[in-house]
Amino acid sequence: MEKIKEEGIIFESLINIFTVEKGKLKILLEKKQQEPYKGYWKLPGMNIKEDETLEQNIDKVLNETIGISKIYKEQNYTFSEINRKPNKRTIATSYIGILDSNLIKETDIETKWFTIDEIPKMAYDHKEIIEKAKELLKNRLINTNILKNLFPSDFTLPELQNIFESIMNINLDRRNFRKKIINLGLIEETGYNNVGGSGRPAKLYKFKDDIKEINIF
Amino acid sequence: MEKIKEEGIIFESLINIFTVEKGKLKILLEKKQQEPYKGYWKLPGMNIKEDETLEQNIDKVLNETIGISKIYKEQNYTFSEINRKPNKRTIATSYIGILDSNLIKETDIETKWFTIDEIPKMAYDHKEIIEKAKELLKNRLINTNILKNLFPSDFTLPELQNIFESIMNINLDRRNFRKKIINLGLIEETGYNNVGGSGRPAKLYKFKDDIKEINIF
DNA sequence: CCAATAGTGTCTGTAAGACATTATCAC
DNA sequence: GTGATAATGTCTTACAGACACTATTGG
Repeated sequence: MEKIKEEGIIFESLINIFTVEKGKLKILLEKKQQEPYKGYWKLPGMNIKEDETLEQNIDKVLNETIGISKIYKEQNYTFSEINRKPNKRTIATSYIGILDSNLIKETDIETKWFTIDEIPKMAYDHKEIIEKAKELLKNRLINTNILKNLFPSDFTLPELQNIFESIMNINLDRRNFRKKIINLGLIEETGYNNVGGSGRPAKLYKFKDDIKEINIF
Repeated sequence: MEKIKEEGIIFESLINIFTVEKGKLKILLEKKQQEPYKGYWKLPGMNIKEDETLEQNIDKVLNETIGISKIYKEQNYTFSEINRKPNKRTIATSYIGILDSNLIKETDIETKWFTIDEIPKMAYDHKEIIEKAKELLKNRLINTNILKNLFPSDFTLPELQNIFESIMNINLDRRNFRKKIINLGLIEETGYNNVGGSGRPAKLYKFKDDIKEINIF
């Protein structure tokens, strides 16, 4: 006999892993190998065991998925819709994580980076969960610490501005944006220029090491 | 034989109910009638059943505790420390709620308003959960909608300023605060004055009905 | 009159926002 | 040279923040 919803409430964690590549905000998704939703994409995650906290569980997920768990992460929201998964009543707590995409390691899990505007068909309610994660990201952008995690390597000011605009969903004047960012004293020139694009090469910047918590918007 | 942690993971909701009375921020707590922590105070809450969402469960808690559930509420944070409750592994999702204290009705539950600076001995990790709720309140204060929920009745500007200062944990210049609040156009004079205190009577204000979402700090 | 509290205006500095031209590269 | 993109400075306006005195009430 098929067992339907007989296990009580199950509890799972999910993580939205963000990065910036080539001036684009991206999220790491995992391909679903099993029914239901086989072939769809999902957020990395796992059921919680009785002897672990959410944070410990998220670290396990990160290690299995990208081979590293010491990244910036933050709890986002707990989803409890009754039918968010078929058959099993499952409550999910989602996290966001932010890292330099160069840091991730190959694992057994099939994953892929998607730009935030090109999210594929998602399993369950994971699309909605990503939307909520984007909101948190937007709110956290007023805190510059998070920016540093998004841009660990060299970047150009136009790239930085693009990320701002895509996360905040606004358009900014180039001159005013530069003025503001530079006045804040958060970044410094590396002395090198960007190469390869057409047009005048952009200067490369990096975040200073000793950034304090500063509200920038 | 005593059963220890044999029920798997239990899931509960908790709510931080806030109000403002006489210019003081207060939270509603419930007296614990049973061991453990008998006689201590706790946040209103309840275990989640398999056929209800967190939001539905919170509404149940509100109805049982204060006889009203249609209030401003918002999910805050999910606590998953393994030993946060003795014997039962329990994960808790906390909410904040805000209302005019005049709206609450008498129920069977023994509750009491505590000013936020005079929190009594709390059961479990509820003290920590209140701290987290204060942080959310602080963050949400930049959105004026929440202010309206805190001040449904007439209030004076010094009272409003007191609440600001106690939630934000800062001190503000009286003149600058008035200027800012009045310039925002969120409130209007009722035409009446406060009575009863010593000194010059303060004008009474109320929030306008059509407040939009505006960031004020 | 005294104590207590509420109410008010000005000035200064800083930051936001609007705006157009010049610079450097690949081809 | 052309096309593409990056870099830059000025002016105006709005808001933040510092600051001291007057007004109204109860006793």
